[in-house]
Amino acid sequence: MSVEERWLSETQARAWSQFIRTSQRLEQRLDRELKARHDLSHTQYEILVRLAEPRTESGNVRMTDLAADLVTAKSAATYQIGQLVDRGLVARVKCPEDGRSTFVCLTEAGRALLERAAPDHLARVRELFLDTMSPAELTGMTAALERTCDRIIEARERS
Amino acid sequence: MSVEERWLSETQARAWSQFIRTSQRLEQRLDRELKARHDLSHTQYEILVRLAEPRTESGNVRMTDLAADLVTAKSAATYQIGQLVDRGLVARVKCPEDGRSTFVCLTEAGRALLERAAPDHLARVRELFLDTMSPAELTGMTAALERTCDRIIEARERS
DNA sequence: AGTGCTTAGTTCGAATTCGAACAACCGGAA
DNA sequence: TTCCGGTTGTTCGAATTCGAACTAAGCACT
Repeated sequence: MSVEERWLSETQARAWSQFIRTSQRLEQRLDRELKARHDLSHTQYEILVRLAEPRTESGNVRMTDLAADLVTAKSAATYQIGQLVDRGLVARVKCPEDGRSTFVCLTEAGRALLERAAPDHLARVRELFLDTMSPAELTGMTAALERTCDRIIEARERS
Repeated sequence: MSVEERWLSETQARAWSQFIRTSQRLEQRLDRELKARHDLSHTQYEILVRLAEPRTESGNVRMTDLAADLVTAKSAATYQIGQLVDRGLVARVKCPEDGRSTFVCLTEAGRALLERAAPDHLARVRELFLDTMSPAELTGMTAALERTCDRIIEARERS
């Protein structure tokens, strides 16, 4: 195995480390601002966003689907939903067809909080991330990251 | 404020959510594989990498610099260095010039473990990330993320 | 109905992170 | 020298995450 195969080129190393560091910094920054301004962690914000999506007309989302979309363990979803239920931002609804499943949906308070937090947050996402690249760069990156995602899922299923 | 300014376009929303999800998935996947194969968390691996960099001829890195490079709180750095010291992979060295500072450096065992783990890990980084994009896409993304990083640091200093 | 396999969600303990508070130390000004 | 503001690293408690074990519920096949 050549050196080139064992290690990374200068360009590759920079790309990889920049990707990791930037994603960490972004997440950290947005998390802190959401907490300071709206008392929501980034995770919690994303849960509210997911529940507000018009994807399902009922507004109900199963715990498992929620965890999968959030890229976390199911137990972390349970924990966070517990927090949000305690604060009255979401509600658990028993699924009538399947006794194992639990639905989660936004309450009025939850929807109101999301609509208050979103403009601030999205302005930040634009400023810090979206506005740093041209439309072409943006779609290029998106396509590449979709391929990355696919490979990760393949790899997971292989193992 | 128009709707376009308050929310994101379809393309933007997809780009943003793809970025966040992919970075989480990547980190999670690499962390799990490093733990399974080499008993190292991704954070710990990155600490070893940082200490192995030829950036300082002495091989010594101050805690504060380490934390800054790792994008974590200083207390998290203290914790992880404690773990690695316990395992004999790194060592603390008192700084002679400045009584407040502590240097950290790799031990022989640490260097050996890093050299064992790196090829596996880097192959994965290539497969899952680097190989999904062309050289042009890669450099474009790197440049954009550098701009993002700069803006985050500016924003941090403003607040 | 009964048996066994799979799925959904929760609970639990361990690991990790964060920020605030703290102690030790440095360096310059009075 | 002495004092004071700034820096360095650590400690502490709270919050969060993970994976494994568990419970309850469906499903298929007899």
